[in-house]
Parts: sequence; structure tokens; C-alpha cells
Amino acid sequence: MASSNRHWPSMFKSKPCNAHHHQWQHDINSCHQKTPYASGFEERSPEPKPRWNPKPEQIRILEAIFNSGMVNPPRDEIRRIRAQLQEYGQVGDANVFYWFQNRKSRSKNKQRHLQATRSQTQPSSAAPSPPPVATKPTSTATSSSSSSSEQSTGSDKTQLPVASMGGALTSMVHSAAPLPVTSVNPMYLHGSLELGGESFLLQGPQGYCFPAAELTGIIGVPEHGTGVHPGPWGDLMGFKSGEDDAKVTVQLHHLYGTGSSSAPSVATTVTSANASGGGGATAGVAATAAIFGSSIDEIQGSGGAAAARSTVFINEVAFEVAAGPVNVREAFGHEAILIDHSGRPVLTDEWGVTIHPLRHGASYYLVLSLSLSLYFMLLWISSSSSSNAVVMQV
Amino acid sequence: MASSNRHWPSMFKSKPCNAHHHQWQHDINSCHQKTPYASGFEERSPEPKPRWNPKPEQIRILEAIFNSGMVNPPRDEIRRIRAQLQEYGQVGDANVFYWFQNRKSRSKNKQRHLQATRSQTQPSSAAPSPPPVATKPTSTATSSSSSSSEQSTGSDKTQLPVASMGGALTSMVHSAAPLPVTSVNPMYLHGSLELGGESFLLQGPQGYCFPAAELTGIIGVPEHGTGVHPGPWGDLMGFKSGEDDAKVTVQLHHLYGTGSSSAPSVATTVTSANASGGGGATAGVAATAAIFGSSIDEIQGSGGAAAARSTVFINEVAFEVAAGPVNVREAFGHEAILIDHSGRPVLTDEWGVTIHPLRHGASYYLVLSLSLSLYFMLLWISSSSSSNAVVMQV
DNA sequence: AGTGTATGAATGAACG
DNA sequence: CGTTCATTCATACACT
Repeated sequence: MASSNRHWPSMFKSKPCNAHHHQWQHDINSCHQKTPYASGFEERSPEPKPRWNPKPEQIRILEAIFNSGMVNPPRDEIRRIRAQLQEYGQVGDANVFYWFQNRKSRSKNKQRHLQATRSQTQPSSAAPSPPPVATKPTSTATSSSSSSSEQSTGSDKTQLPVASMGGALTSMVHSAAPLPVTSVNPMYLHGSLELGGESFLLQGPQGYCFPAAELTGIIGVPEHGTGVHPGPWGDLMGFKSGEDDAKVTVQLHHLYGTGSSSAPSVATTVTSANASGGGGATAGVAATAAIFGSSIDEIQGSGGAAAARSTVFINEVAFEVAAGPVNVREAFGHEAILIDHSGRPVLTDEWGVTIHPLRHGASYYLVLSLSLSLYFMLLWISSSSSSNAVVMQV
Repeated sequence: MASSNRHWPSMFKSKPCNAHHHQWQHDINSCHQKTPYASGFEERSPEPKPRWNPKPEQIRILEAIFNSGMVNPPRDEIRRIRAQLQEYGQVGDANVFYWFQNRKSRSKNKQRHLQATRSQTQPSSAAPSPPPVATKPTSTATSSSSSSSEQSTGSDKTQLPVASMGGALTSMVHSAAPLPVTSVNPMYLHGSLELGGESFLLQGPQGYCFPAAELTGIIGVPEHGTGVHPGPWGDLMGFKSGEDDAKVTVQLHHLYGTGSSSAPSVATTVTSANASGGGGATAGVAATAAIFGSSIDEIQGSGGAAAARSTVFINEVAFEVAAGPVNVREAFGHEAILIDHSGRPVLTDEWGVTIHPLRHGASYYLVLSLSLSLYFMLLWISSSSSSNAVVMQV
């Protein structure tokens, strides 16, 4: 084949000649590679092409961006990202491009595989019915609007709001108040998060200060894993449609007490300035409860399947789950972890499927959003530690 | 016009080998196509259509044509070309068509990035020369090796502070000028965070926003999302410490005996100082970690030892850990769980020792006590969930 | 030695 | 045409 990189990645080929791993310390200078082909002369001697080795910081950034919903950043966005990454080491647009490309692709078929695997492992008499998600994702109903490209992953997942399980926390996200911002960045959410009143007054002259990701984190949206459904959130979060500037208000209603079954019916309301009910419906999620909804069916084996089931308590709420291994991740999201009564996490395989089935009658606790927990912890700490009065609006 | 090649692809869907199956490419260099189904007609298979794999000779020809200026050959031309190529292997018009399309597109991108790259390198000594890098594709010249001028800021930071682990959390806040938008400039936190004082009143003079990222970062909350910001963490994380304005220290004392029942007595201490703690200043070892102000040392192993070590990020803070399994429990406590970037818990044995070593460069988040987190969450929620405004007196 | 997995890079094929 | 998807290739690193 004609030489190697004749296209894209030629932007700067003489860049990261740094050889081996990156030890947070190595530098990228000194591009002397030992020229492997010392004597061997080849017409297309493929430059040793030291493949870009993203540094931890860079990975984190990329990961973060990806998780924030920007799974396939447009060109200019890539450029920006690259610039950002460059602070930590040489990197080219192509690298970023490839990274996202691969990341998305892989996380996608990983899931696909996951699903496939699951269906195999649990044939559960589901012979004729592949009711839920079509195995054939080919044509997902994409509703992507042009503009800043947004992955349309949207619908193909099993993530309906279903809400209303007894949960604990409900978050209502409702966007409104269309500020006339400029925001060229489709992904920066601009607005104010009124979580507890004034706790966070995130408002900048230029928006820009509240990446969707944050929001999701704060709200407790569990998604965040390897390319889960970045789409929905992204869209929800606002940066999708031309309306990047939405005001997001989160309201937490809640119940206290580890009230078990009391399970106050949660309410998820999504109001979008843009209206657009469509995918927006997926909104609410966030709360534990809502999340349950989505997959419980799955777990339960949904209809027909007369599979064995167990009743377990998750966060004090009873659930019926398949007697066998359950896919925690699918059920509760990527950040979800079930903790057993002794405080140990329920082990799962790489797909989030528990290695052991849940014990019938046992109690588990679900941690979905680490961020959320910590966030609250912090909130509490801050408020409680102050001797002053804190006015919180809820 | 004339380029109504609109339906080309569809025209020759499975064009290549009309007659029989592909038996092409046998001797291509390293061509190992598993040939899915070599047998007869299987309607079942989705679409084993093996993608055309141009042989070197073919590529050469194509390349030549392309370089000769014919970047967008008309239909009949394509046919001709195909005929020519066919001497070396089966190929369809569509293949040729696609090839040119891709070739053109990609070479264009390449160029675009080439120039973009040099246009925005660094404000200083801005390279004013938009190198005449061939307007002509001349793929051969792909490596004009101009490059190398990528670096920005003359030096690369390429590294984090590798927290030395304190037991507390410290964060440096410092202000900066308000930059309008985008721009790779890191946004500094503006204002002071008085954690122990009055809640979070974070807002800068000019409506500076306080990206959640900052906060989370400071606190150590795994702000898994975001990343959109230029420097938030990085700068916050420590290096870059020009001068700190405030230092916030949070100390959580507590107990934890597995079980949320035991109300953790938390003590928050905020220390405002100016001391610029050299490298140790790294922001938060995360509240979480802070809580167990214990032993990262453990993990860190001995200092400069040349032992195998990996750098991992725990709650955004870099740590050096042994290359092998790590005892998470010992390091962070009994209820500690490390979560990997995908949201999955790091598996550990019964002693809390990770089954697999932590991945170098990977990010992990630490969940200490689920119960604790939830506890706080509930605490906060319950305290704030009163009607509208609640005055919290603590 | 090898084998498997993770992932950067490349590119054919399509979509809109 | 610009983008995106799907495969495939190649290499780095981990586990046996």
C-alpha cells in the first residue's frame, strides 16, 4: 500500500516521538527515534510512527467530554479539544478525531455485544420475541438535528422514564428562559442551576461555565460510563438544539427518612423551552427511581418469562429480579454499584452483570452517582458546619 | 453538475464480483480475510460483503490518477479506471468512486488541519507563515515534516502534581481576568469558597461563574463530566499555583463502622491561609480520601524507589501506586470502593486487594462509604426539603 | 518464547 | 461534500 499515512494524520507527524509510556513526567521533546530501519531502505518506510499515547490527563479530559455527551465532536470542536489537550502533551487533531471515533464505536458495539450476550445467556424462552430493543440497530431513529451534531443515540436504548418507583430523590429538570446567549459551543450549558436556592449560582457573562457534564453530575444523572447513552442526556441537557442556553432548575423533592416503601411518588417533569417532547421524555431519569423503571423490566425478565425471580431490596425498596445474574449497569446505569449489607460492592463482570445472583430477600444499596452523593455530602457539610443560617430554597 | 453520482453507491451495491464470490486477493501482503462465508448463497447472512481491499498496484494507479489532477473523475472515467484496475484484481465502479471521494475528502481535511494547526499555535511568536504546503495533493509529500511547531507555551506541563496526599483537602483559589469565551485559557475560580463559613456563595464580581467543575474539583467530587473547561482541574489541582488566595481545608473526622446507622460525627474545619504549599497543595484528595486521611503512602509505596509503579488518578488526583494489586481497603478504609472510569467498581478480593492492578493512567473514583454518602445526602435533603425556604441553623 | 485484550490509526462504505 | 459507521491493521501491555 502506498505509504502509510497519507491522509489525515499527517498534520504533524514529527510530534510525539516520545517513545514509551507516559510517565507523567516524560517530555515530548527529543524526537530521536532510533530509526528502526537503519539500513533497510524502503520506499515506504513507514515511519515508526509512534502512535500517540494519550496521557492520563488527556484521557480524562477526553473521557469527560465524551461522557458529557459529546460523542462525536464536530471539527471545530475537535480543534478546541485538541488545544486543550495540548497543554498536557503534544497531540493532533487527528488523534482527537480518532479517539472519539474509536471511543464511540467501541463503546457502542460493546454494548451491542453486551446485549447480545445477555440475550444468549438468558434465552429465557424468549424465542419469538425480541420485543425490546431491536438487535438491529442499524437505523436508529435518529432525530438529530443538524447543527452541532449530536449523537442521536437517543432512542434505541431501554431507558424510558417510567419513573415512579419509590426512590428517594427526584430531580426535575426543566429548562426554560431562553437567554440570548451566543454560545458557540453547543455543549456548554449556560444558565443557572438552582439547586438549593443559592447554593450554586452558576452564571457567567458568557455562560460557558456550566458544562452539561457538570449538570448531569450534580443532578445525579448516573450516566457517564463508557459511552452509554450520551445522547439523551446531551440533548436533554440543552446543548443540543439551538437553545444552548436553557435555564435548568433542579428541584429536589424528597422524602426523608430512609423511608422504605413509603416511596413518595416521584414526579419528573421536564419542561423544555423548546418544547419538543420527543426524546425529552427521557429526562427525569436521574433519580434512582426513575432509573429503576427502565430496566426493571429487563431484570424482571419482563413479560412471559416465567423465569425464577428473587425479591431483593434495593435502597429499601423491594424489587423483583431475575434469579440469576443481573445486569446492574444496564439496570441502573454505569455509575451504579450495588452494595451488599456488609458494605461490599456486588461484583460484576465487565458488562456490569453480577457475578453472583442477588440473594433473595437481601438488602442492597445502590450507589449510582458518586458525584451526587458526594455533592450532597458536601452540601450538607457546608451548611451544617456553618454557624450561620443558610437559606435554602427548595 | 454532471456529478449526479447521487445513486452511485446504490447502483453497485455488491458490484465487485458479480459472477462469483470474491476469491480475490489471495496474495496480497498480509491479507487475511477470514472470508465469512465462502460457500454458496446464504440469504441469512446479513451482508458478508467483504470490503474491497485495493491492492498496491491498484492504489498506485489510483494515486497517480488522483495526483494528476483528476480528483473527481466523471462516471465514464471511473469506469475506465475500473477497467484498468481490474487487471490487478476485482473491483467495482463503486469502489473506485468511493475511493476518489474519500481520497479527496481526506486529503482536504488533512490540509485544512495542517494550516489550522499552524495558525493557532501560540500567541507568542505566532508563526505568520501559512506554509505554502502544497496546494497540490502530492500525497508523497505528505511528510513535509514541517511540523514540530506544535507545542504551545514553550513548555509542556505534561504533568500533574501527584499529590503527596495529605489528609486534608486544600484548594487554591485564585482569580483571573474575565475572559469572554472559549479560549483555551483556564478559568480560574474567582471568589472565595468558604466552606465552613456560609454555604457556597460563589460568584465573582463580574458575575463570574463558578463552574461546578471547580467546586467538585476542589472538593474532590468526581466530576466525571465536564472537561470542557480548559484548565479547571489542572490549575486547581495544584501546579500553576501562582499565589493562592485561600486555602480551604476540610477535615472530616469520623468513624465508620460499616453501617449508616452510626451517625458519623463530622467535623469540618476550614482553614484559610495563604501558605502556598509547594507541591502538596494539590487540591483535593477528595473529601473522600480526606476522610481517611490515611495512607496513600501505603499505596504510594516508598518514594523514589524504582519499583514498578503506575500513576493513577483517584478522584482527580494523581497517585503513584504499585504496579501490582493494591489494597484498597487498607488505603482507604473498609467501605472504600474504587470505581473505574467506566463506572465499574474495581474488583477486589476479600481483603480489599484489587484483583487486577490499577491501570496506569486510568482514573478511578473513590467511594468510601455508601452509607455515608447517602446519609449525607439524606441529611441535606431532609434539611432542605422543607417548604420554600428554610433556614438552616446548624 | 506466545496469546489475548485494549486501543491508536487507517480506510472502505455510506448516509444526509 | 462533509460526516459518520464499520472493519481492519498494528502495536503496547497484561496475563499464563
